[in-house]
Amino acid sequence: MPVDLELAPKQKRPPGEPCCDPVVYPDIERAEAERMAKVAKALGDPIRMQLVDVLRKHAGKVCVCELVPLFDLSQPTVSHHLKKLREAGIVGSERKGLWAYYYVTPEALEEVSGWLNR
Amino acid sequence: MPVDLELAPKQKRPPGEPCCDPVVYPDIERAEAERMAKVAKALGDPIRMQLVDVLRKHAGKVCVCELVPLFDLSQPTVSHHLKKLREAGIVGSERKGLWAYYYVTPEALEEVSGWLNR
DNA sequence: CGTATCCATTGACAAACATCAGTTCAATCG
DNA sequence: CGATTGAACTGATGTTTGTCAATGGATACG
Repeated sequence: MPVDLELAPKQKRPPGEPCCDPVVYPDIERAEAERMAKVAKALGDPIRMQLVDVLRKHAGKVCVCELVPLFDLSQPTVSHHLKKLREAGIVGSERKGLWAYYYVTPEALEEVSGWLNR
Repeated sequence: MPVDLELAPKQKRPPGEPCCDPVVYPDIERAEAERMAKVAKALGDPIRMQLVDVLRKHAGKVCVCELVPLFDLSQPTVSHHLKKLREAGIVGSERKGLWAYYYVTPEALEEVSGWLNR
């Protein structure tokens, strides 16, 4: 997992010879990066950031009809952002009659959090 | 900062009346979300995720010429990703003669980390 | 039944993005 | 100086994204 780069001071190499030996990235590292990048990408929009923030503050489930008026956006656009968060595994949803309730599922965020705290 | 949403059980509202009172988002919250979204967006690509990961593992500074062969990408593309990370304030760089060295500047990541640990 | 409400989906469009080939620029070496 | 090297920038191209207007599907109410 650690890529063990050579960090020797650089010196100009003879012509033709490559600068450094290619280092192979273990696939496990790659898969982890892809999972976390997917989560980070979903958080990479201020609206979605605030959506997650609100959902996190309310430990329970929040109705979409309460989320929409928080933003100066159309309802379909908010719905679109919630879908992105769902696809990234950051939130889950549940329908009850006419209403849909969203809530945070912490696992996805925890992997990123764990990496950052490393 | 807490948005203090009404979470009363939903009931169908009389026609014309809005579902819920609009809640005003404090600007402070908004600005924070924008800063963190910018950082998250920069991390939202597997290549950049791995770049940051490598730079973090090597507490010191890493030469671009060592980063490029880690990925199956052209040098300009890696340079482009590094620029994104620079613009997000996640990494800094320093030139020494022909070579450029990159390193993580922890502040940006720390804000996100702090939010996640909240 | 018909109608109103909540929410998701579709289609469209401009903006942003990831990538590469080609180029530029600065620094080094001979 | 002239040639070479590391790294950034430019232009082009195909893809993804954020947004809205319009629509659709389901549920509830009268």
